Amino acid sequence: MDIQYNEHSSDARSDIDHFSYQDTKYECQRRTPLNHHNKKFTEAFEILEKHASYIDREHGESRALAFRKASCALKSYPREITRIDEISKITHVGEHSLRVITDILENGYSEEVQDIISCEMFHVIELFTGIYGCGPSTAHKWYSLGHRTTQDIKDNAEILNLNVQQKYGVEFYDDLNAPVDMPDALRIQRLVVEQLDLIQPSCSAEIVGGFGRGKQCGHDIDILISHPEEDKVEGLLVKLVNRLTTLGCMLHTALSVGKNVVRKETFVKTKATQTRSTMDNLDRCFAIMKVEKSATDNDSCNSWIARRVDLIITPSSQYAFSLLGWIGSKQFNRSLRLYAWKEMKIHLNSHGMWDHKLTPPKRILATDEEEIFKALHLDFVERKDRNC
DNA sequence: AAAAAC
DNA sequence: TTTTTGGG
DNA sequence: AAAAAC
Repeated sequence: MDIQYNEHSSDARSDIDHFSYQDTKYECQRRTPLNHHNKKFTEAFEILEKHASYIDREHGESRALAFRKASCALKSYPREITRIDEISKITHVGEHSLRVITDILENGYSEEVQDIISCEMFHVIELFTGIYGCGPSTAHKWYSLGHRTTQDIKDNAEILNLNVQQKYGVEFYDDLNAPVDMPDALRIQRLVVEQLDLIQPSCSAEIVGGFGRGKQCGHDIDILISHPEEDKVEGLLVKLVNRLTTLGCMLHTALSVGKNVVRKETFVKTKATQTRSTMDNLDRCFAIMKVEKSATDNDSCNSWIARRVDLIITPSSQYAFSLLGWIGSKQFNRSLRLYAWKEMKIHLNSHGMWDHKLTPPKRILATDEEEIFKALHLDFVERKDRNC
Protein backbone atom coordinates (compact mmCIF):
# COMPACT_ATOMS: atom_id res chain seq x y z
CA MET A 1 0.00 0.00 0.00
CA ASP A 2 2.67 2.46 1.02
CA ILE A 3 5.34 3.71 -1.27
CA GLN A 4 8.48 2.14 0.10
CA TYR A 5 11.54 1.04 -1.76
CA ASN A 6 14.38 -0.89 -0.27
CA GLU A 7 17.16 1.01 -1.99
CA HIS A 8 19.75 0.11 0.62
CA SER A 9 19.40 -3.61 0.26
CA SER A 10 22.74 -5.37 0.03
CA ASP A 11 21.22 -7.93 -2.33
CA ALA A 12 21.23 -6.42 -5.80
CA ARG A 13 20.57 -9.69 -7.63
CA SER A 14 16.80 -9.38 -7.61
CA ASP A 15 16.00 -5.78 -6.81
CA ILE A 16 12.35 -6.09 -7.81
CA ASP A 17 11.81 -8.61 -5.02
CA HIS A 18 12.56 -6.02 -2.40
CA PHE A 19 9.76 -3.52 -2.68
CA SER A 20 6.18 -3.95 -1.62
CA TYR A 21 3.44 -3.34 -4.17
CA GLN A 22 2.63 0.30 -4.74
CA ASP A 23 -1.12 0.43 -5.30
CA THR A 24 -1.16 3.66 -7.28
CA LYS A 25 -3.85 5.25 -9.42
CA TYR A 26 -1.42 5.91 -12.27
CA GLU A 27 1.16 3.55 -13.77
CA CYS A 28 3.70 6.40 -13.86
CA GLN A 29 3.72 6.45 -10.04
CA ARG A 30 5.29 3.00 -9.73
CA ARG A 31 7.89 0.76 -11.32
CA THR A 32 6.89 -1.66 -14.06
CA PRO A 33 9.85 -3.87 -15.00
CA LEU A 34 10.04 -5.89 -18.21
CA ASN A 35 10.70 -9.12 -16.36
CA HIS A 36 8.04 -9.60 -13.75
CA HIS A 37 6.55 -12.54 -11.86
CA ASN A 38 3.07 -12.90 -13.27
CA LYS A 39 3.48 -13.64 -16.98
CA LYS A 40 0.87 -16.42 -16.98
CA PHE A 41 -1.75 -13.88 -15.86
CA THR A 42 -0.62 -10.88 -17.91
CA GLU A 43 -0.44 -13.00 -21.08
CA ALA A 44 -4.09 -13.92 -20.54
CA PHE A 45 -5.00 -10.26 -20.04
CA GLU A 46 -3.20 -9.30 -23.24
CA ILE A 47 -5.42 -11.75 -25.14
CA LEU A 48 -8.52 -10.24 -23.53
CA GLU A 49 -7.25 -6.75 -24.30
CA LYS A 50 -6.69 -7.49 -27.99
CA HIS A 51 -9.96 -9.37 -28.27
CA ALA A 52 -11.88 -6.45 -26.75
CA SER A 53 -10.35 -3.99 -29.20
CA TYR A 54 -11.02 -6.27 -32.17
CA ILE A 55 -14.60 -7.20 -31.29
CA ASP A 56 -16.29 -3.80 -31.35
CA ARG A 57 -15.02 -0.42 -32.37
CA GLU A 58 -17.61 1.24 -30.10
CA HIS A 59 -16.77 0.37 -26.50
CA GLY A 60 -13.94 -2.03 -27.28
CA GLU A 61 -11.11 0.42 -26.69
CA SER A 62 -12.24 1.31 -23.20
CA ARG A 63 -12.67 -2.34 -22.24
CA ALA A 64 -9.24 -3.05 -23.71
CA LEU A 65 -7.79 -0.23 -21.63
CA ALA A 66 -9.32 -1.71 -18.46
CA PHE A 67 -7.66 -5.09 -19.15
CA ARG A 68 -4.36 -3.35 -19.86
CA LYS A 69 -4.50 -1.52 -16.53
CA ALA A 70 -5.20 -4.80 -14.73
CA SER A 71 -2.29 -6.37 -16.58
CA CYS A 72 0.01 -3.47 -15.64
CA ALA A 73 -0.90 -3.83 -11.97
CA LEU A 74 0.24 -7.47 -12.07
CA LYS A 75 3.43 -6.51 -13.93
CA SER A 76 4.29 -4.19 -11.03
CA TYR A 77 3.43 -6.78 -8.40
CA PRO A 78 6.75 -7.78 -6.79
CA ARG A 79 6.17 -11.54 -6.57
CA GLU A 80 4.14 -14.31 -8.11
CA ILE A 81 0.49 -14.27 -7.13
CA THR A 82 -0.48 -17.52 -5.42
CA ARG A 83 -3.71 -16.61 -3.64
CA ILE A 84 -6.56 -14.47 -4.92
CA ASP A 85 -6.92 -12.51 -1.66
CA GLU A 86 -3.41 -11.10 -2.21
CA ILE A 87 -4.76 -8.90 -4.98
CA SER A 88 -8.52 -8.84 -4.46
CA LYS A 89 -8.36 -5.24 -3.25
CA ILE A 90 -5.89 -3.85 -5.78
CA THR A 91 -6.89 -0.82 -7.87
CA HIS A 92 -7.64 -1.60 -11.56
CA VAL A 93 -8.17 -5.31 -10.90
CA GLY A 94 -11.95 -5.54 -10.87
CA GLU A 95 -14.55 -8.28 -10.88
CA HIS A 96 -13.92 -9.61 -14.37
CA SER A 97 -10.13 -9.64 -14.00
CA LEU A 98 -10.34 -11.38 -10.61
CA ARG A 99 -12.48 -14.09 -12.20
CA VAL A 100 -9.78 -14.70 -14.83
CA ILE A 101 -7.02 -14.83 -12.22
CA THR A 102 -9.06 -17.21 -10.06
CA ASP A 103 -9.61 -19.53 -13.03
CA ILE A 104 -5.89 -19.62 -13.81
CA LEU A 105 -5.01 -20.23 -10.16
CA GLU A 106 -7.51 -23.08 -9.87
CA ASN A 107 -7.29 -24.74 -13.30
CA GLY A 108 -4.08 -23.44 -14.82
CA TYR A 109 -6.04 -21.70 -17.58
CA SER A 110 -9.00 -19.40 -18.23
CA GLU A 111 -11.83 -20.81 -20.28
CA GLU A 112 -12.70 -17.36 -21.58
CA VAL A 113 -9.16 -16.91 -22.89
CA GLN A 114 -9.11 -20.44 -24.36
CA ASP A 115 -12.32 -19.69 -26.26
CA ILE A 116 -10.73 -16.58 -27.79
CA ILE A 117 -7.57 -18.43 -28.77
CA SER A 118 -9.53 -21.23 -30.44
CA CYS A 119 -11.56 -18.72 -32.45
CA GLU A 120 -10.53 -18.49 -36.10
CA MET A 121 -11.55 -14.86 -36.45
CA PHE A 122 -9.18 -13.83 -33.63
CA HIS A 123 -6.23 -15.52 -35.33
CA VAL A 124 -6.98 -14.02 -38.74
CA ILE A 125 -7.40 -10.50 -37.32
CA GLU A 126 -4.08 -10.97 -35.50
CA LEU A 127 -2.48 -12.11 -38.74
CA PHE A 128 -3.87 -9.22 -40.82
CA THR A 129 -3.06 -6.50 -38.27
CA GLY A 130 0.49 -7.85 -38.42
CA ILE A 131 0.66 -6.51 -41.96
CA TYR A 132 2.18 -3.02 -42.02
CA GLY A 133 -0.55 -0.58 -43.06
CA CYS A 134 -3.42 -2.79 -41.93
CA GLY A 135 -5.24 -1.93 -38.71
CA PRO A 136 -8.28 -3.50 -37.04
CA SER A 137 -10.80 -1.88 -39.41
CA THR A 138 -9.12 -3.09 -42.60
CA ALA A 139 -8.49 -6.51 -41.03
CA HIS A 140 -12.20 -6.89 -40.29
CA LYS A 141 -13.09 -5.86 -43.81
CA TRP A 142 -10.74 -8.43 -45.34
CA TYR A 143 -11.99 -11.12 -42.96
CA SER A 144 -15.63 -10.45 -43.81
CA LEU A 145 -14.75 -10.70 -47.51
CA GLY A 146 -13.70 -14.27 -46.76
CA HIS A 147 -9.92 -13.86 -46.74
CA ARG A 148 -7.93 -15.95 -44.26
CA THR A 149 -4.21 -15.81 -45.16
CA THR A 150 -1.63 -13.26 -46.29
CA GLN A 151 -1.51 -15.21 -49.56
CA ASP A 152 -5.24 -14.44 -50.02
CA ILE A 153 -4.41 -10.74 -49.69
CA LYS A 154 -1.48 -11.04 -52.11
CA ASP A 155 -3.65 -12.84 -54.68
CA ASN A 156 -6.40 -10.23 -54.42
CA ALA A 157 -4.20 -7.12 -54.21
CA GLU A 158 -5.94 -5.56 -57.23
CA ILE A 159 -9.52 -6.09 -56.05
CA LEU A 160 -8.76 -5.08 -52.46
CA ASN A 161 -7.22 -1.83 -53.66
CA LEU A 162 -4.24 -2.02 -51.28
CA ASN A 163 -2.63 1.28 -50.34
CA VAL A 164 1.13 1.80 -50.69
CA GLN A 165 1.95 0.80 -47.13
CA GLN A 166 -0.16 -2.34 -47.34
CA LYS A 167 1.57 -3.34 -50.58
CA TYR A 168 4.95 -3.14 -48.87
CA GLY A 169 3.47 -4.75 -45.77
CA VAL A 170 2.44 -7.78 -47.81
CA GLU A 171 5.61 -7.86 -49.93
CA PHE A 172 7.93 -7.83 -46.89
CA TYR A 173 5.58 -9.61 -44.50
CA ASP A 174 8.09 -12.25 -43.35
CA ASP A 175 10.99 -9.83 -42.94
CA LEU A 176 8.95 -7.25 -41.06
CA ASN A 177 7.58 -9.86 -38.68
CA ALA A 178 10.98 -11.34 -37.92
CA PRO A 179 12.17 -10.06 -34.53
CA VAL A 180 14.81 -7.32 -34.42
CA ASP A 181 17.50 -7.80 -31.81
CA MET A 182 19.81 -5.31 -30.09
CA PRO A 183 22.81 -5.85 -32.45
CA ASP A 184 20.45 -5.16 -35.40
CA ALA A 185 19.28 -1.95 -33.75
CA LEU A 186 22.86 -0.83 -33.07
CA ARG A 187 23.86 -1.45 -36.70
CA ILE A 188 21.03 0.73 -37.96
CA GLN A 189 21.90 3.41 -35.43
CA ARG A 190 25.53 3.33 -36.62
CA LEU A 191 24.43 3.76 -40.23
CA VAL A 192 22.26 6.74 -39.30
CA VAL A 193 25.05 8.34 -37.26
CA GLU A 194 27.55 7.93 -40.13
CA GLN A 195 25.24 9.69 -42.55
CA LEU A 196 24.29 12.42 -40.08
CA ASP A 197 27.97 13.25 -39.54
CA LEU A 198 28.29 13.93 -43.27
CA ILE A 199 25.28 16.28 -43.26
CA GLN A 200 25.49 17.99 -39.88
CA PRO A 201 28.25 17.18 -37.35
CA SER A 202 27.50 16.86 -33.61
CA CYS A 203 24.01 15.41 -34.05
CA SER A 204 22.75 12.95 -31.47
CA ALA A 205 20.91 9.79 -32.53
CA GLU A 206 19.47 7.81 -29.67
CA ILE A 207 17.67 4.48 -29.83
CA VAL A 208 14.26 4.98 -28.22
CA GLY A 209 11.10 2.81 -28.19
CA GLY A 210 11.22 -0.65 -26.62
CA PHE A 211 15.01 -0.99 -26.97
CA GLY A 212 15.35 2.24 -25.01
CA ARG A 213 13.43 0.55 -22.17
CA GLY A 214 15.78 -2.43 -22.14
CA LYS A 215 13.90 -4.82 -24.41
CA GLN A 216 16.20 -7.33 -26.09
CA CYS A 217 14.07 -7.65 -29.20
CA GLY A 218 11.34 -5.76 -30.94
CA HIS A 219 9.49 -5.33 -34.21
CA ASP A 220 10.96 -1.99 -35.27
CA ILE A 221 13.73 0.49 -34.47
CA ASP A 222 13.01 4.05 -33.31
CA ILE A 223 15.78 6.62 -33.50
CA LEU A 224 15.46 10.11 -32.02
CA ILE A 225 17.73 12.67 -33.67
CA SER A 226 18.67 16.09 -32.31
CA HIS A 227 21.42 18.69 -32.21
CA PRO A 228 22.63 20.90 -29.33
CA GLU A 229 21.95 24.01 -31.41
CA GLU A 230 18.25 24.73 -31.74
CA ASP A 231 17.99 25.51 -35.45
CA LYS A 232 20.55 22.98 -36.75
CA VAL A 233 17.86 20.34 -37.20
CA GLU A 234 15.84 22.34 -39.73
CA GLY A 235 15.61 20.46 -42.99
CA LEU A 236 17.76 17.70 -41.54
CA LEU A 237 15.29 14.85 -42.01
CA VAL A 238 14.86 15.42 -45.73
CA LYS A 239 18.64 15.54 -46.21
CA LEU A 240 19.12 12.37 -44.17
CA VAL A 241 16.38 10.47 -45.97
CA ASN A 242 17.75 11.62 -49.34
CA ARG A 243 21.21 10.32 -48.44
CA LEU A 244 19.87 6.98 -47.22
CA THR A 245 17.77 6.71 -50.38
CA THR A 246 20.82 7.42 -52.58
CA LEU A 247 22.70 4.70 -50.72
CA GLY A 248 19.89 2.31 -51.65
CA CYS A 249 18.89 1.70 -48.03
CA MET A 250 15.28 2.86 -48.33
CA LEU A 251 12.65 0.43 -49.60
CA HIS A 252 9.78 2.71 -48.59
CA THR A 253 9.45 6.04 -46.82
CA ALA A 254 6.55 8.08 -45.48
CA LEU A 255 7.65 11.51 -44.34
CA SER A 256 5.75 13.67 -41.94
CA VAL A 257 7.27 17.12 -42.16
CA GLY A 258 5.57 19.23 -39.56
CA LYS A 259 6.02 22.86 -38.67
CA ASN A 260 9.19 23.20 -36.72
CA VAL A 261 8.21 25.86 -34.23
CA VAL A 262 11.71 27.30 -34.11
CA ARG A 263 10.73 30.59 -35.74
CA LYS A 264 6.99 30.76 -35.26
CA GLU A 265 6.58 34.25 -36.73
CA THR A 266 8.40 33.43 -39.94
CA PHE A 267 6.38 30.28 -40.47
CA VAL A 268 4.24 30.50 -43.57
CA LYS A 269 1.66 27.86 -44.35
CA THR A 270 2.28 26.16 -47.64
CA LYS A 271 0.11 23.64 -49.46
CA ALA A 272 2.43 20.85 -48.31
CA THR A 273 2.14 21.70 -44.62
CA GLN A 274 -1.59 22.43 -44.75
CA THR A 275 -2.37 18.93 -45.90
CA ARG A 276 -0.48 17.53 -42.92
CA SER A 277 -2.39 17.21 -39.68
CA THR A 278 -1.08 19.35 -36.84
CA MET A 279 -0.99 16.22 -34.68
CA ASP A 280 2.75 16.22 -34.34
CA ASN A 281 5.19 19.02 -34.88
CA LEU A 282 8.09 16.61 -35.07
CA ASP A 283 9.67 15.75 -38.34
CA ARG A 284 9.27 12.04 -38.67
CA CYS A 285 10.01 9.36 -41.21
CA PHE A 286 8.32 5.98 -41.16
CA ALA A 287 10.60 3.87 -43.28
CA ILE A 288 11.16 0.35 -44.42
CA MET A 289 14.91 0.00 -44.67
CA LYS A 290 17.05 -2.55 -46.42
CA VAL A 291 19.66 -3.57 -43.86
CA GLU A 292 22.45 -6.12 -43.79
CA LYS A 293 21.65 -9.36 -42.04
CA SER A 294 23.53 -10.08 -38.85
CA ALA A 295 26.05 -12.91 -38.75
CA THR A 296 23.69 -14.98 -36.62
CA ASP A 297 20.97 -14.94 -39.28
CA ASN A 298 20.53 -18.00 -41.42
CA ASP A 299 22.21 -17.87 -44.81
CA SER A 300 19.09 -17.80 -46.95
CA CYS A 301 18.97 -16.29 -50.44
CA ASN A 302 19.18 -12.64 -49.40
CA SER A 303 22.10 -10.87 -47.76
CA TRP A 304 19.73 -8.17 -46.49
CA ILE A 305 16.45 -7.96 -44.60
CA ALA A 306 13.64 -5.37 -44.59
CA ARG A 307 13.20 -3.56 -41.26
CA ARG A 308 10.73 -0.99 -39.98
CA VAL A 309 12.67 2.10 -38.89
CA ASP A 310 11.26 5.33 -37.47
CA LEU A 311 13.44 8.41 -37.61
CA ILE A 312 12.31 11.30 -35.43
CA ILE A 313 13.82 14.79 -35.45
CA THR A 314 13.49 17.16 -32.51
CA PRO A 315 14.96 20.61 -31.73
CA SER A 316 16.97 20.77 -28.48
CA SER A 317 14.29 22.81 -26.66
CA GLN A 318 11.86 19.90 -27.07
CA TYR A 319 14.40 17.12 -26.70
CA ALA A 320 13.51 16.02 -23.15
CA PHE A 321 9.81 15.84 -24.01
CA SER A 322 10.23 13.88 -27.23
CA LEU A 323 12.71 11.58 -25.51
CA LEU A 324 10.23 10.88 -22.70
CA GLY A 325 7.41 10.38 -25.20
CA TRP A 326 9.31 8.13 -27.59
CA ILE A 327 10.86 5.99 -24.86
CA GLY A 328 7.28 5.10 -23.84
CA SER A 329 5.75 2.79 -23.13
CA LYS A 330 2.44 3.78 -24.68
CA GLN A 331 0.67 3.03 -21.40
CA PHE A 332 3.33 4.90 -19.41
CA ASN A 333 2.68 7.95 -21.60
CA ARG A 334 -1.07 7.69 -21.22
CA SER A 335 -0.81 7.50 -17.44
CA LEU A 336 1.76 10.28 -17.28
CA ARG A 337 -0.32 12.64 -19.42
CA LEU A 338 -3.52 11.81 -17.58
CA TYR A 339 -1.80 12.34 -14.22
CA ALA A 340 -0.27 15.62 -15.38
CA TRP A 341 -3.64 16.98 -16.44
CA LYS A 342 -5.91 15.59 -13.71
CA GLU A 343 -3.60 16.08 -10.74
CA MET A 344 -1.46 19.05 -11.78
CA LYS A 345 -3.48 20.84 -14.47
CA ILE A 346 -0.41 20.56 -16.68
CA HIS A 347 -0.72 19.76 -20.37
CA LEU A 348 2.03 17.34 -21.39
CA ASN A 349 2.91 16.09 -24.86
CA SER A 350 6.04 15.20 -26.81
CA HIS A 351 6.84 18.88 -27.50
CA GLY A 352 6.59 20.37 -24.04
CA MET A 353 4.36 21.07 -21.05
CA TRP A 354 2.10 23.95 -20.12
CA ASP A 355 0.84 24.92 -16.68
CA HIS A 356 -2.89 25.67 -16.94
CA LYS A 357 -3.17 26.69 -13.30
CA LEU A 358 -2.05 30.07 -14.59
CA THR A 359 -3.83 32.32 -17.09
CA PRO A 360 -2.62 32.45 -19.70
CA PRO A 361 -1.07 28.94 -19.50
CA LYS A 362 2.67 29.11 -18.89
CA ARG A 363 5.17 26.92 -20.66
CA ILE A 364 7.45 24.89 -18.38
CA LEU A 365 10.91 24.22 -19.80
CA ALA A 366 12.96 21.09 -19.20
CA THR A 367 16.36 19.95 -20.45
CA ASP A 368 16.17 16.36 -19.25
CA GLU A 369 13.66 13.72 -18.14
CA GLU A 370 14.41 14.31 -14.45
CA GLU A 371 13.21 17.90 -14.72
CA ILE A 372 9.90 16.79 -16.20
CA PHE A 373 9.28 14.34 -13.35
CA LYS A 374 10.27 17.04 -10.87
CA ALA A 375 7.86 19.56 -12.35
CA LEU A 376 5.11 16.95 -12.08
CA HIS A 377 6.02 16.17 -8.43
CA LEU A 378 6.70 12.56 -9.37
CA ASP A 379 9.52 10.27 -8.25
CA PHE A 380 11.78 9.54 -11.21
CA VAL A 381 11.03 6.23 -12.92
CA GLU A 382 13.98 4.56 -14.67
CA ARG A 383 13.47 3.74 -18.34
CA LYS A 384 13.69 0.01 -17.65
CA ASP A 385 10.78 0.42 -15.21
CA ARG A 386 8.41 2.05 -17.73
CA ASN A 387 7.38 -1.25 -19.32
CA CYS A 388 3.67 -0.97 -18.55
C1' DA B 1 -11.35 7.38 -42.91
C1' DA B 2 -7.67 4.56 -41.35
C1' DA B 3 -3.17 3.83 -40.11
C1' DA B 4 1.28 5.10 -38.75
C1' DA B 5 4.45 6.07 -33.43
C1' DC B 6 5.18 5.89 -28.17
C1' DT C 1 -26.12 6.48 -11.96
C1' DT C 2 -23.09 9.08 -14.98
C1' DT C 3 -18.63 10.22 -16.65
C1' DT C 4 -13.99 9.28 -17.92
C1' DT C 5 -10.57 6.68 -19.99
C1' DG C 6 -3.54 10.41 -23.88
C1' DG C 7 -2.48 13.68 -27.28
C1' DG C 8 -3.50 15.71 -31.65
C1' DA D 1 -14.07 -2.92 -17.71
C1' DA D 2 -13.06 -0.22 -13.74
C1' DA D 3 -12.95 3.78 -10.93
C1' DA D 4 -14.23 8.28 -9.65
C1' DA D 5 -17.44 11.72 -9.54
C1' DC D 6 -22.06 12.81 -8.87
